[in-house]
Amino acid sequence: MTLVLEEFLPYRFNRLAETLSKNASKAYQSEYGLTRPEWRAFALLGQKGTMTATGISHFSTMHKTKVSRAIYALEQKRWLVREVDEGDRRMARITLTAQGKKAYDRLVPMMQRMEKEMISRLGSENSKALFKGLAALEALYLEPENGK
Amino acid sequence: MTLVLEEFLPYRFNRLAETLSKNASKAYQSEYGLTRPEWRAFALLGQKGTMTATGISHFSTMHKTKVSRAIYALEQKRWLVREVDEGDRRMARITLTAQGKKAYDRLVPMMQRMEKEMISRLGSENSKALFKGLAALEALYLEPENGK
DNA sequence: TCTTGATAGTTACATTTTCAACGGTTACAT
DNA sequence: ATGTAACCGTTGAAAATGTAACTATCAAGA
Repeated sequence: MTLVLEEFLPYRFNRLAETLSKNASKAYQSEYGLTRPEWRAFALLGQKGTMTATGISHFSTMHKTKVSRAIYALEQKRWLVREVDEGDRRMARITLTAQGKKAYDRLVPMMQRMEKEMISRLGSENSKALFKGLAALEALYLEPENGK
Repeated sequence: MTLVLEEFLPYRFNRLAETLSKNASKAYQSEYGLTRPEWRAFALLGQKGTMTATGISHFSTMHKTKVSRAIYALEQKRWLVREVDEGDRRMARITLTAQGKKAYDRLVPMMQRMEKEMISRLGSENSKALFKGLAALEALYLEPENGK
């Protein structure tokens, strides 16, 4: 009995995830020097507005230490500010600065173009199948609150 | 203009890849103490028989240093042996030992059961769509020799 | 008030991964 | 032969990640 690695689903996902991410990272990596965790936290802040570190951690499925370090780096870049919540002083409300928003508005269209390009290269039938399959997997394996 | 992270394809792939891998690793992790790179190299050796480190690196899409260390760990476990190729003494031919093969024969069925279980939970229509989408993506983004 | 336990977030430490350089070998042109 | 470049695989150091412990704050009950 032999297992064919290139047909093994977890491996296929890892390989594709790595390839797609590497491809996507070109923009935020070279233009803005962001790491992947930084990009994720940043994208989430741009999408949702003010958040706490725990919120970012939850929605981005990154460990809180990773988030903590990403936030620190973005703060050094002056792309976000934190403000201790006076109602509960354990947490801080994190918001993009004007400078951060400007970068977001420049970066996001690039990322979206890239994604559109990829999907169009796939063709509508294949991409439809892909989305269907991904959605089904996510429904099975991801906590329901994620991505909501 | 705002990007919705949970709909962004590279992010979705990373999240799912992470989840599936974590799930799959339970078997080789807890039972045999293998890391992910070790599992990959091991699976490939079981599948293809004798290989060189470069070959493993190529087919597993892992960096050669990762492969080098994985091989070292598996050698310590006495699951494989190396033999310098006398035709080209730069490379070594790597082969599973009897003990390694035995572990392979015990581990692989567990992994396959796990994968089957996952696919059956998806349902035949969804999994069909998923495979179609994955195959299309792989055709676009992976070097043609990979996985052949 | 005082204790206990939970939560938000950071920090220290260990492990893993990446990057650059290296040693040894082969290929090939001069 | 000799020099040069390429290749296989390993190693050391730097960077990123994960794990566990920690600080500070809050919540709830005795």
